[in-house]
Amino acid sequence: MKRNTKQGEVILTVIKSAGRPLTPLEVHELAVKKVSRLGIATTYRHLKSLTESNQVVGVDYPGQPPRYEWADGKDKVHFACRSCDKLFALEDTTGDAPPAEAPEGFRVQGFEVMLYGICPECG
Amino acid sequence: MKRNTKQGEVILTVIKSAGRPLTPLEVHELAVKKVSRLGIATTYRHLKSLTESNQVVGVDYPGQPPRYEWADGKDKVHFACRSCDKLFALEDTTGDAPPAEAPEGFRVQGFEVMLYGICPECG
DNA sequence: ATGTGTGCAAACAGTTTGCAAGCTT
DNA sequence: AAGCTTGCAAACTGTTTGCACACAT
Repeated sequence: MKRNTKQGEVILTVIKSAGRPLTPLEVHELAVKKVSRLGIATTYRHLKSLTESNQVVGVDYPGQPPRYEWADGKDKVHFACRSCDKLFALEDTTGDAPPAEAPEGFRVQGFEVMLYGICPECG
Repeated sequence: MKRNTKQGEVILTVIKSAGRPLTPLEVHELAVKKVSRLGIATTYRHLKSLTESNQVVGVDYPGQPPRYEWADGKDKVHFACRSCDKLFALEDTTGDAPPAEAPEGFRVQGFEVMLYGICPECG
């Protein structure tokens, strides 16, 4: 995706301004408001290419559809509500160990840490 | 899944003794060795029910199939290798903040923290 | 003018469901 | 005997791909 198209611009803008991770369907629904006739396949194609170029990152929450959010370079802390299933992107916190990282009002019941990198066999 | 069947027993044993998160296909392939004629649907049915009863937890890694692992009650730290795409379940560490949690030999390039709980609106 | 990006529809992969038969209780 | 569980195949959902046309370069 190296050319400037209306579709690409709108899709990126939607993700950038969402402030939380969106599912492919949500991205598409929001983007269609600006470009009617936008095909779902185009949305998927852009999500893939934006992910590959690291402008967008995928966030997965078991048992739920994948979500995508703007990659601002910072590592992320997310909060998944077990009641409403919404996903929140939390502000970069103090760097405390996980259970302490949620702001007031969020009741943490458990956490999962995923580290990315190179394993001993591959390194 | 309240009855004791050969299939259920084998599937749980496979997950318990894997020591790392397995995809549904991996679970099925390993279980078939003990119960030939085991249907893939049965594997999915047990994964779902084991997850619902919290004996097993799902671990997702964007762009990869879902994985399931034995839930021993502890919160988990996982390491995803960007070269071979394998997933490792790391020992429960010191409780340090994420970048410091990997044992020697693992080169951490980034991390993702997922907190589970109840959000302010639902709480 | 060239060739990438798009929309559409068809193809796909992974997961779920309906059903008759088998097994556990 | 009652009814949960299984295997099979068909149905579904979410994602990808082939193709002809449109548009950015």
